[in-house]
Amino acid sequence: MSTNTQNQPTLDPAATLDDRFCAAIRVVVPDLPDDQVKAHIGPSRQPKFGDFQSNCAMPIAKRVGMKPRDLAAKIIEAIDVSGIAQPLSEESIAGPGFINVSLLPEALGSALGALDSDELGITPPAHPKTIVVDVCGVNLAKQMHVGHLRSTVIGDAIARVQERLGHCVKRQSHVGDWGRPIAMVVEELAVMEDAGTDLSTISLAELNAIYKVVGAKCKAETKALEIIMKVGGHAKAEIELEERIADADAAMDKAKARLVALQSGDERSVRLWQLIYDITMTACLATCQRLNTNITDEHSAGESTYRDELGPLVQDLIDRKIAVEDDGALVVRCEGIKEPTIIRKRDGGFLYATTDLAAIKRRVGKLGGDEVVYCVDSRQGLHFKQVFAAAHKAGYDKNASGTDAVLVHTMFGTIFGEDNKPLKSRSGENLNLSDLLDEAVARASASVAEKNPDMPESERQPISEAVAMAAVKYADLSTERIKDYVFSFDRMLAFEGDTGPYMLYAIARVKNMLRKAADKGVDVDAAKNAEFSMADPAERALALMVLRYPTIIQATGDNHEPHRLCGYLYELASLFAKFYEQCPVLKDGVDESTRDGRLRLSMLALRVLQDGCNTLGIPTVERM
RNA sequence: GCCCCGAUAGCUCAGCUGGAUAGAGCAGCGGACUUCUAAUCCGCAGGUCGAAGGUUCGAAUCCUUCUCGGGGUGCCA
Repeated sequence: MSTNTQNQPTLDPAATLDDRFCAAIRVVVPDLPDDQVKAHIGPSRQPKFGDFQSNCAMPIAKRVGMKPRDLAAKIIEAIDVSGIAQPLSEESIAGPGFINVSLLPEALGSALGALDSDELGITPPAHPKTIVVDVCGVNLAKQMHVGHLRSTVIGDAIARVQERLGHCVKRQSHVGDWGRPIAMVVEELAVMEDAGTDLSTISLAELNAIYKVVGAKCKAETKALEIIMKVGGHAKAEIELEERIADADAAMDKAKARLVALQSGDERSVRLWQLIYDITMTACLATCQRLNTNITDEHSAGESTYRDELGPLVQDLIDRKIAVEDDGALVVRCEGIKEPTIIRKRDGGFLYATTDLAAIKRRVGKLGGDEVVYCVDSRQGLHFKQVFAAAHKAGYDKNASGTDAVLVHTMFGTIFGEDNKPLKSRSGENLNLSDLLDEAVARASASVAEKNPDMPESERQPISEAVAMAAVKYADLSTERIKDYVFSFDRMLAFEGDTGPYMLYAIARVKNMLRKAADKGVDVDAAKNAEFSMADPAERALALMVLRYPTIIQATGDNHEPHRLCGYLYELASLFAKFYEQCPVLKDGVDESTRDGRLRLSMLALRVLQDGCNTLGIPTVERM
C-alpha cells in the first residue's frame, strides 16, 4: 500500500486510512525510520472484523521493544479517523495486535461516489509506458489449434489490462511465415499449379493437409536413418529405405532450392507464398476476431519481415566479439546459462533465436518498447532466458533513453484432455481451434434454448456465441497461467459456479432490472445521482468490493496475471447475487430513496463487471 | 547428469506478495421459486496445505534438503 503524501481527497478509503495510520505511527514512534513507517492496511477477511484492518503494530512493536497490543493502544489514542471511520477503541484491537476499522457509511458512500466516473477510479499514469506484447504466433499453412488458444487469449488479455491502465500497447504476432517448411508448401503448390490445379479456391484446410504431407516427406530422411541403425543390414528393408531416403533427399533438395528462389525474390515463388500468407491470415484473424481479441492484420510481424536484418545483426555480433564460433556454429555465451545460444548453424542458416534477437532489437529500438512481454508456452522457458540474456549482452534491449527495457516471458502451461495428456483430437492430431469453438457454441446454444424456449433463433444465435466464447476464455484466464489445466466443456459451460456464464448472468440480471425499472416508470437517470443506501450488510459488502477494483486492475497489470481479475470479478458477481437476493430494489414496499440508492449501486457494480469483462476480452450480453 | 515449473477438500481451483478459525465451485445431503431472470441464493458435511528441517511474535506463502509429477537441455520452431 503506497503512502499518499499529497493532501488530496482520495477515492480509496484504504489509502486514506494508510495516511492516517502512518501519521499516528510517526507521533507514537517519532524516531522510526521512514521506510519502517508502514500501515499494512488490508481488507478484512471476515465482515465481523469490520471493513479494514491494520497489521502495523506487530512488526513495529518488535522493532521498538514493546508489546504489540500496547503499541496498538497508543496508535489508537494518537490516530485521527474523523470523517472516515468509526471511532477506534480498546475493542478494535484483536488477536496479537490487529486493529480493526469500520468505515462510516457516509465515507463509504462518498468513496463510491468518487469511483462512479467513466474511469472507475483508474487514473492514467504520469508517465505512460510503451509495452510490446507478443501474442498468438500462428504458422503459415496451418490451422489454428488449441496450442494457439492460450497465447491468443491470455496475450490479448495482458495487452488489454495494460491499455486499461493507460499504457501504450503494441501487439505483435510473430507469424511463422518463413523457412524451409513454408518453402516446401510453396514447392508443392508450384507442382500442383503446373499440373493444372486451380489454386484460387484453395482453402486453409487443404493447405494444412499439404503441409502435413510435405512435412512427412521431409521427416522420412531422419526416420529412415533411425530405422537403419536399429534394423541393420536387412536386404529388403534396406532397398525400401534407400528409396525413401532418395525421395526425402529429392524433396529436401527441391525445398532448399525453392527457399533460395523465395529469398532471392523469384516472382512466382513470392506470388505463391503470398497466396499461402493471405489464406492463412484471413482464416486465423477471423478466429482471433471470433474470440473477441483485438488482434488484427496490423499486429502481424512475421518472421519474414526480419529476413534482411538477420545477416547484418549476426555480423554486428561477430564484429563486437559477442558471438563466437563453436564446432562450426556461431554461438553467444551468457553468464549463468550453461547452454549457449546458437544463432547460426554450421550450414550458415539462421535459427529462431536469431529472429527473436532481431525482434527484440526492433521492439525496443524501433517500436520504443519500455517493456516487451512474451506470452508464450512455458516450454520455451530456456529459449527466452537465452535470447533475453544474449540481447542484453549485445545491448539490443537498450531503448532510446538509454535504459534497459524489461523483457518478460509470461509463460503458460499446457491444456490437457480428460486423459491428462495434451489435448488432441480422437485421431491423435492437433485439435482444430475453430472446431472446438463450434462445439462450444453448439453446447451453449442448447442450454440457452433450454432456459429460453420462446427465444427466436435470431436472438439465440449471438447470445450462444457470446456465452460460448466467455466460457472458453474465462476457463483459460481464470487459473494461474503457469499451470496446466484440463479442458472440459461440461465444467466451463455448466452455468454454475466460477464460470464465464455466471459473470454474464450477473450482468444480464442487472440489465433486466434496469429494463424493468424503465417499464415501471422509474427515473433511472435521476437514480444515477442518488445517495447510496448502506443499511444492509449485503450492500456494504458489495460496495467494499466495488471499491477494490482499481487496486485489482493494478495488481493484474503488475504481474501480468489475468486470473487475479477473474477471481475478483467472480467475487463481485457473487456478492451482487447475494445483494440481489437480499436487497429488493423495484419490489413493492421499498421506499424511493432506498430504491434509488440500490439502483445506483447496481448500476455501478454493473459497470465494473462490464469494464472488467471488457478488460479481459470477455464478451457480455444484454439478456440470456 | 544439469536446469525450469508444479503439488492445497473426493474432483477442479483460489488464497490479495508473511497475518486471526486455509476459502470457492463441482460432486453429496438438507432448504428457498404465483421470481426485480432459481444459469440464483441459504445451510450441513468435507483439509496433519507432498515430506522433513529452518527463519519469524506469526509460514500454504520465505530459505534448505528430499519425494512424486510435468517440461527443457548445441545446430527444428
